[in-house]
Amino acid sequence: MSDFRLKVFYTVAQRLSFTKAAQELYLSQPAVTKHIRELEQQYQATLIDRSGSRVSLTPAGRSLLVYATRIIELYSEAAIEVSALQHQTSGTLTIGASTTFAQYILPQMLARFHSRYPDVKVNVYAENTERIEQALQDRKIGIGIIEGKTKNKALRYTPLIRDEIVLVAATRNKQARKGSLRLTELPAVPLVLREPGSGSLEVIAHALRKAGLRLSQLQAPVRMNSSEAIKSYLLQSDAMAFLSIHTVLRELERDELSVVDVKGLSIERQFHLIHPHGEPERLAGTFQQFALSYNHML
Amino acid sequence: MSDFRLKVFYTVAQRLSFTKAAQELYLSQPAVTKHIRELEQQYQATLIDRSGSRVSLTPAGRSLLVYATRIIELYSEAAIEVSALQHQTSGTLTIGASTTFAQYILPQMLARFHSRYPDVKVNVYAENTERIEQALQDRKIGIGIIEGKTKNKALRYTPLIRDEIVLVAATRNKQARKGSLRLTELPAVPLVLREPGSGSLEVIAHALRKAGLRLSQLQAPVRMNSSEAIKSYLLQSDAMAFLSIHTVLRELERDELSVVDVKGLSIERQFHLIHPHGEPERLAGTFQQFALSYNHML
DNA sequence: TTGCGGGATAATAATATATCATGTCCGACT
DNA sequence: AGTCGGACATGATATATTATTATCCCGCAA
Repeated sequence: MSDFRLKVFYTVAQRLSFTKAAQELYLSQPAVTKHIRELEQQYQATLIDRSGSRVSLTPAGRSLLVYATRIIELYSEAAIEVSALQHQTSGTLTIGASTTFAQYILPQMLARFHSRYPDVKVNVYAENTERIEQALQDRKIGIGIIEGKTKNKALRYTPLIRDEIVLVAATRNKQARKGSLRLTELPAVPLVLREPGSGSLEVIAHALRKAGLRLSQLQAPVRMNSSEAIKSYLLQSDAMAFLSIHTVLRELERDELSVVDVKGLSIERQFHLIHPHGEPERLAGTFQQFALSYNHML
Repeated sequence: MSDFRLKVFYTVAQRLSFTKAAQELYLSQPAVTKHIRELEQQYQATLIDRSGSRVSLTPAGRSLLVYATRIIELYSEAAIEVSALQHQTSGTLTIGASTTFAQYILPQMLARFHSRYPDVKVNVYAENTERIEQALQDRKIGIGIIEGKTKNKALRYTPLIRDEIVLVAATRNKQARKGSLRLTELPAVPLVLREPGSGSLEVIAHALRKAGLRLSQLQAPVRMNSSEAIKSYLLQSDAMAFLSIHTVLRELERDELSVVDVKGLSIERQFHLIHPHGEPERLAGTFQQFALSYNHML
């Protein structure tokens, strides 16, 4: 038997990449390699073929994946079931969330949450990180979800999901057609950036600095303070923008916007659940359990 | 998630005893306590009520048990399925087994094995430990199952199942009716023992010695070299005998024989799978996988 | 009230699992 | 072909988890 190992295997099987799986699981790549190797030893079978440049499942791997999937589902169901027995399942919960999360991810999450706990009323309080932390300490909200991670000692941070910030452009943009861009070409591109002081902008600046570029070297003719506004602008121009992948999922699907890969640049951050130390409020605990197992539901 | 922990929980739930579960899992009792405590922490729920002198499942525990059972089944099925893909599933396997095992446990095991691998023919070679080890080294047999554990360095020993040797008597025996016996009363009881030199007798002698009794202090008017013979004798007399619990399961069910508990005396040994070092023969590997997961099937 | 079976607790030892730094291999691109 | 970059493997080492041993404590039965 082996539980976390199965989850690792499952993730690798989904992403067909050891490195991607490692990121998703907040692990190093060698750790993933090791888990897979030990699973293979346990089952005396090669589960994943990594002889070529792409990894793929062997027959034994495909067979195990069926079981792994079901087992992981059951773990998740068990957690919800037991939690439902324990926690209060009616009342009102106020969730504080950062704008991006509140607009693009939380809605679907709440839809599922509601079907599971129909008697819980939820208020959403969309604000910036600082205000959410304050509200949490004042007990104005039961739980918070923020981008990045500050180190407020009165609060506990639990990684929830990974957010990736990508460079996007209107699909008809010729450079977008190419699909990728060198880092050195970036200063030539007109960009729409968020307003100074925004958390997103800081993450972007930090990642650029690590790659050897200053924000001041970039062309930023326009600054806007809302993702929706930026997207509209892009559709009307040849500019590009750095946006959370979650904010552009719909436009990517409709093929209105496209992701432009920048070689050597990767901008990531995580959404964290935050809650005060000690026992969580009951409804907050229920929601936390739910949110953490939400990943498993895909 | 948590895999081994679920197995621990499952075992405790079955036996309704931390200590018994620990023995079955080859763990110490504190380890079991710890696992349960951490599961409870994880699910934020009390799973097992151990306030009184008996332990029992809480509602949350009962709910989790349903999932745990299914998950454990799936692990077991996955192992068999993957193993079936890998290993050869036709041919002939010769299994060497000690008499008790070959007579009382192996048959049901082989029945299941056959339904899973219909194309494998199995020969059973019932002998004593020494001969089985020799045959294994000579490659006359593919895998062996013995009582106890010698320290032959050319072979690897894997614990398979626990065997308990209990004192039994005919149910109509008045002392059997009482259900238990003090250690000091034992010398007054007429016993039927196995012949000198038998492995079972040595285990019994060793356990008695640890409890402060010599074999020579006991009344052993009759010695016999077969469990079946001893059982027949018991039914005709007031004598008692030390026999493996596995050899008397049927008689206990029919209420012909009864177990007499001897306070302060517990005689245990384990059946071990033995195989040569290095890669096992393919069919031997298949059988080994199967045998080890056989426990989980109950 | 005393002893005993059985679970809890604490200190410590053994194992398992992580990371970091680095190596190797495959395929893409000049 | 030669070189580069992306991606998995490997080995040394640090950390975390899980085990054991020894001991305590509690409820129950004699």
